[in-house]
Amino acid sequence: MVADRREQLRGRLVEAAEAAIEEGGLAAVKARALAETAGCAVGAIYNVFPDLDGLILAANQRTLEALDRVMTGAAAGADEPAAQLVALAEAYLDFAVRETRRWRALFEHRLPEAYPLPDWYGATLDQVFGHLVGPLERLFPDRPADEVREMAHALFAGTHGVVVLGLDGKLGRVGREVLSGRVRFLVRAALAGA
Amino acid sequence: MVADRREQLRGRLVEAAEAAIEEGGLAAVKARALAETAGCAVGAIYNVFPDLDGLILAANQRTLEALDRVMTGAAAGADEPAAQLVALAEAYLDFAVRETRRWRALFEHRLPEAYPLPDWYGATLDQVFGHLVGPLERLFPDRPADEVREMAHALFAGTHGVVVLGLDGKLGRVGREVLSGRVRFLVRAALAGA
DNA sequence: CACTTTTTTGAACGCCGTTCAAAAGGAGAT
DNA sequence: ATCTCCTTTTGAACGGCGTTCAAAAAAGTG
Repeated sequence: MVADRREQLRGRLVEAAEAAIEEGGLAAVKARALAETAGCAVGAIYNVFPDLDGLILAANQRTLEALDRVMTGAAAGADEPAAQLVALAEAYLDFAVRETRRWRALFEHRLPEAYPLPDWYGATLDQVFGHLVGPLERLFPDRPADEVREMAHALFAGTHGVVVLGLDGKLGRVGREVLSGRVRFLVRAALAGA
Repeated sequence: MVADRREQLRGRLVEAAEAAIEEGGLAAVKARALAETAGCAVGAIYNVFPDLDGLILAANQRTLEALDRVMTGAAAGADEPAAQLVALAEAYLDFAVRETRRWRALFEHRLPEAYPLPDWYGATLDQVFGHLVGPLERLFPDRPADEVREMAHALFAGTHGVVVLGLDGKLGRVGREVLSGRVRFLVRAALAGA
């Protein structure tokens, strides 16, 4: 098959990009280095991706899928909805701590103004985020669906904020336990107060 | 005075950087363009700043000071501690919406691994963040100081998360009022549940 | 085999941050 | 005014980046 070789090259390039990110962050994703790792010419990258942004997007997609698996596991680990939500938030923190550079690349990567986010990317993000909706619906069965969705957004984003500022260390460098505490507080308190 | 000319050049360069950021984001901060705007040679930048990162840091510092002024005003606008905290969170959102590119530059700018955050930078950040501590102490007068500080961190970071994900639009593009709603929910609920 | 089409290649281009030898600009002495 | 010494400013040059595209290699076809 002709498209097979193309697909194989795509795969090797995405792997190379992932490796580069794990090694030195987004800044380490460089055309010439990737080509060498993947065993092709620099120009070949542009045969199978529109540009490096497209390649990074593909690598980020794999990160999102990994995150999704982790979140799926976390939700299954608890029974009570509230405990599930706490577990999900902690799973998110865990993932960010364990895979810091890959996780960072998700948000560090700003694509050009006009670059359209691919559908499959947004879809995976929705899937990750969607893990919160089920437990929230069970916790607040008589609230309208859109209100529950807004709560899910707020909880997810809030957790994300704690993790972002915590790992960036921009407002004080702290350990994993402290972040865990903040995340638990935020989720528990928000649920109790809602 | 000899140092005067240096200081003037520094000022013009920071202004040029701010203008560039407002115009096209961090990516638009380019040595040659800045030199032209500030009326100096490219090399002159490196006489008054260690590198472009240092210059960006100076520009970000000014953004932080602007943010601090906004937060100071917000805290003064309400009486009740809880209302103050909500106002602070909304002021943060407001600032990010109004000055999106300057605000983005604060977090988008990742300095090299070994680059030390200047003291004055961290100090200003602490100051911004510190606005939350007062109201929280009045709300929870019998909790230990470090617990209050942790709550402040969690609230600030949570708000930040809602704003970041909201303005990035990575998980669904939404309007300002929706974000406002999320922020209010998060702060109010967290306070009520704490 | 020759001929056409497709795929792959890597030198070349333009732009980037950064450097540093050389030019320009004072300050003081003659 | 001229020469000297030191400081400041300059911008061409360097290495590295993403990206392109004419040419070479490979694959397909009769």
